[in-house]
Amino acid sequence: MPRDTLSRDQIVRAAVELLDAEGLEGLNMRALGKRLDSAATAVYWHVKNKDNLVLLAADHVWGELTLPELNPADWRAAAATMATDLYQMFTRHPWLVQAFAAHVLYGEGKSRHDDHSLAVYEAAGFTADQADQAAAAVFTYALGNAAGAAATASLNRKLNRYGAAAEQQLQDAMAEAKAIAVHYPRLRARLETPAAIEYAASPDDTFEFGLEALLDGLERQLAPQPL
Amino acid sequence: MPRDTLSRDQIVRAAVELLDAEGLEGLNMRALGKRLDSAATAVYWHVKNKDNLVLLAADHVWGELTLPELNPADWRAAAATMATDLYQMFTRHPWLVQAFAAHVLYGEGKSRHDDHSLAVYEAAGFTADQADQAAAAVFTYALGNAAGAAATASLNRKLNRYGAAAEQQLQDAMAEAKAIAVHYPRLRARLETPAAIEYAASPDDTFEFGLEALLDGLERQLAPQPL
DNA sequence: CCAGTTACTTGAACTATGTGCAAGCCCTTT
DNA sequence: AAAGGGCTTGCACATAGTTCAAGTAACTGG
Repeated sequence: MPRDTLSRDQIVRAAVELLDAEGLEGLNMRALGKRLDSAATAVYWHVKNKDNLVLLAADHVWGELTLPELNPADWRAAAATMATDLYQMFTRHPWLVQAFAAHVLYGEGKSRHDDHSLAVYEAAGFTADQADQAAAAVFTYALGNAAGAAATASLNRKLNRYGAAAEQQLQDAMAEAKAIAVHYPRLRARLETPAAIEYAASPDDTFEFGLEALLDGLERQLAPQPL
Repeated sequence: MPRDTLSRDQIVRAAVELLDAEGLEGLNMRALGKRLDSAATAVYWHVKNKDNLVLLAADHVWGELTLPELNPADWRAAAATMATDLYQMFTRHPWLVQAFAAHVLYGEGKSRHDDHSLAVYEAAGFTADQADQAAAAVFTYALGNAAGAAATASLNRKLNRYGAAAEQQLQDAMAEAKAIAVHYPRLRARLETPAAIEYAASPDDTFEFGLEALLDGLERQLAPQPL
């Protein structure tokens, strides 16, 4: 009977469990060690460090996705499925998102921006609901892209920092860097209402609404070209 | 001559400077203290804690935005401007994004997903470039929405955690919670190419492309309704 | 079956960082 | 001048990431 030894996979799974259960903050090496019935530092033989562990956990979770078949005749279906799957994956593992989102962005400036954004869409003729959703979609998109750029910038910063250092380090930095953060509202108001607890209930339709819009827009870009 | 004392605003500015210069990780109370020529702990008289400081810094940065005038005849212009401003604000202050994005999501699973996503769009007839952008847009959108949902979930978790506790705490939690993270690629490949350093160069056109698509889609939703 | 080697674990300890606290300084008010 | 409050400071503690030397268990060749 072989000695009861840790495995990298076992560690990653435990990390994901801890992350799912406790969130990003709940993951610390000592707690992880406890969950694995081992010393906290035992993990370091299998994993470089905590950041790397989180990265491994994230990658592990990405494995949950099943990719739809290619179907040129109905690319929207595939695109929508993939988008939805992604969405659900993140919903299942909030920390995957939270790994980049440990803090909050709900200040006065944000509210002001949201209010104005809403006003813009309402003035355009959107219904209150539509305006709400449109605002959320555009905000999300902007934030998402900004996050992409920031992630790239962060990557470049790392590259520059390691400057003329060995290519090895550059490889590591490349494989390691990049990330993004996005927050968006739709619910900004009624902070004082206890009903706020219900907010999580139905963001799904917003997701679909914006997704369709995006797909509509993309389809329009596609149209001019022959099949 | 009044004693040379700290002010909350001064602290927030210093924090933003530190964040802009060093990123989220570069901000720690002792460094902040040094920059302010004071003891690290002096800050605590003006600010509750570090998380709160980051929140204040974020809110401060939101103040940079100027909101466009309402113009129902050309709501797209306003929407586009706001989105672009947002985008640029985040670009100026990567940490604002990084505040939620400290880690990386660039593993095998992610690459696999990206590859497939690209394939879907290319099979649909998009050019390689268009497919790249379409994939990035949809991914960003999905991620952004997921982040929104996760943030809401996080908020609710806090609310539940504080359970039957005083409304005071609930207020605090409400005002404190919510966040999101998004990462998306477009550049996934060529990690080994040193040219990767150039990647940050032109994500702007991707931003505009997706933005227009989104706006197209939204406009289409708008059309059916009378002015 | 023994000796050495390798794989893996452990506990102590170092470091960095957020933060509480008691003491004190400086300015204002009376 | 005495008193008090606003603000700062240094000390100190707790937590968490990580290193390291030492130990233990399995495996390997002889």
